[in-house]
Amino acid sequence: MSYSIGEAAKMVGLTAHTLRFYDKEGLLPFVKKTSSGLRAFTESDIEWLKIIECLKGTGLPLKQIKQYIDWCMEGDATIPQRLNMFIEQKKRVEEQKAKWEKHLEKINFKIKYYEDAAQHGDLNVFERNPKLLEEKKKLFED
Amino acid sequence: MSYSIGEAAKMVGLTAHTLRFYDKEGLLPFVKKTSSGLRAFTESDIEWLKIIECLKGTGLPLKQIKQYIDWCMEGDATIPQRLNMFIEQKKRVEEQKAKWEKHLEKINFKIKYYEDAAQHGDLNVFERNPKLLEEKKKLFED
DNA sequence: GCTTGACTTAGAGTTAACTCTAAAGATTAA
DNA sequence: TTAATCTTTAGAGTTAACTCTAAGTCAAGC
Repeated sequence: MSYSIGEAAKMVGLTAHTLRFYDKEGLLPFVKKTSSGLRAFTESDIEWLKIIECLKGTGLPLKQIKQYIDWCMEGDATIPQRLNMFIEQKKRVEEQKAKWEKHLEKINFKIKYYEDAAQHGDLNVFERNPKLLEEKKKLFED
Repeated sequence: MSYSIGEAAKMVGLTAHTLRFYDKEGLLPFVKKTSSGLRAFTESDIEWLKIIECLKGTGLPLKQIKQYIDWCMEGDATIPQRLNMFIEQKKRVEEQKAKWEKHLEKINFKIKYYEDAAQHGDLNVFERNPKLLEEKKKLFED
């Protein structure tokens, strides 16, 4: 059993247009076509799409995703490259997570700041609460 | 004391080109110019840039960042909108973090998978370790 | 058999966010 | 004062990742 491009698209939360675009970019060399030329997505193809989504969702550009797919198609000789790619990606994700953590602290500060401001209808927050000013300096000093 | 566009750019890790682009897009209405027409960035302007970086770094499009800046320029009446914006942004960041967490699990799985494959020089990982296949199914079932 | 809707391709268009260029003016160091 | 190195503008060009269009083909239900 297999899925049409529209069904596959729905299953992974993309559009058929996007899947065709990926195919054109060489990201879906594994997808076969029926005798009449329609793409037929297998369960295994859907898993490929999920891996692509995972890599795209963690910020890997399509070009590098294609590189990975190409390695997969080349066979066992490229296992070290593929392992290395995932190790690098893990590193990037963790760096990104750390960055977001820092950004989140700033956002939380701003929420505190504007909550006070909203309550009083003005921005004299630091005059009311000088400790917040210290906190701000720490958060934005780098 | 104030900074030239190049100095400011260096301080926040952007290029002078990018800062001019931001200015053109209306993101830097607070930056004043010298009598001879050069932009002069104050300490306070640098802080603005850091907030912009925080919002951009957590995925907010420049258009919406401009909306926030515009609200700031409008005065106290827009405090509720600004508070709301940061609350929404916090929500987005936390959703994104959760997504990345899931992606990271898949990446960690792939690392395990390819480590085994690299050790043996082939991809018969699931024949050697059927438990990994179960783990894979759980990770990619959604 | 016919209609309706999904599929095919090539290729054009869009959007966001830069990124660069050219020509001219400003600033700094020797 | 002069050379080198900024900075200014308007506007063009780039890149990634879609997004859409047109004209035609295919498939499923009646």
